[in-house]
Amino acid sequence: MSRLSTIIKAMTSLVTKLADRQIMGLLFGVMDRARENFQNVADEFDLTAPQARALLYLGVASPMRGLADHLSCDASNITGIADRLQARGLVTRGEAERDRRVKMLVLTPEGVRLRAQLEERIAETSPFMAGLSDSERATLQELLSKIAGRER
Amino acid sequence: MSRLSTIIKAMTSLVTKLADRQIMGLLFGVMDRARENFQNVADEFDLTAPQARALLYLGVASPMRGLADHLSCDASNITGIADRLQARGLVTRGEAERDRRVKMLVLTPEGVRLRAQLEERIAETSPFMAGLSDSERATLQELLSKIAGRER
DNA sequence: CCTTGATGATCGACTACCTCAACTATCAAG
DNA sequence: CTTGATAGTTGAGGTAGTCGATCATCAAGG
Repeated sequence: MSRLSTIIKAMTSLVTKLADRQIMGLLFGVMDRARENFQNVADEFDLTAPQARALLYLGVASPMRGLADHLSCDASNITGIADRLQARGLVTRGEAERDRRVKMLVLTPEGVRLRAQLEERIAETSPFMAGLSDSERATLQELLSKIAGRER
Repeated sequence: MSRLSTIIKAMTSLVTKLADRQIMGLLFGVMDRARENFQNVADEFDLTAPQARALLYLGVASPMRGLADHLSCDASNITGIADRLQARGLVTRGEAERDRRVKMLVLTPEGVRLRAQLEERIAETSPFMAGLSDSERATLQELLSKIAGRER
């Protein structure tokens, strides 16, 4: 490889890294706002962030194990979270069809209602939604699909 | 307003809401991955998520109050976080120039080094960076600026 | 049938995070 | 020099999270 192309390659890599840093900075700012927003909305409903995430996930009933995977935490942690949601009458521990070990977390009617309100408020207040034009939203959707759609 | 335009307006609003839901779904998927990724990187360095966020914020020294604002939590919470970072030798409590009440959190050389590694790893592993073309990154940056740049 | 190994959920102990109320020290202004 | 606001700490109390142990159940072989 020629010395020139080596130099060019190094410079390109440098520029790319600088641009990445800048994007990461923006990204973290946006993510911080999103986090804060989520926290605020959860507070409105007297929910903690993990409780709110659980509620959103339970749009379809799920074994406790599934929730643990979704929240990527230890299974034992779910016991307490489910306890507190159950104590507020938002969720019940049902039995599964084939396997008597698993307990299905199922939203109560009250839970369904609260979940809908939660979803509504989040969409309303999200910093991602406000102030983007229709075409910008379309572009955003496309980019997000690309980012989200990768195999893990 | 004519009945027709009323109907059209209602339909438009409906379609917009459906699209928003879809975007929110994608967005939450991406955010969950970003959260998980952040957690994993923090784990690599034996840091908790709040500790890692604090470290990143302390690129420039800050009074404890500033960190509390950034993490949007109660000031009393910072005492413990700072204690643990200090116990690991990543940070010191310095005195401020004009105001003897405030304590400046300042990264130690070790803290600076760890912070740099942290930043590096996050940029490397971010799901936002991998698999986007240069032009897509530019577009992303533009959209993020628009989202982030709004007055609060 | 009956062991054997894996899996779902719970419990107990322990740490970190977080809030609130109370307190100290300091500042700033009248 | 009082008065009020602000920075940080402390203690109480609750949630989140991990780890190790335990119990019940499942699933597969012998």
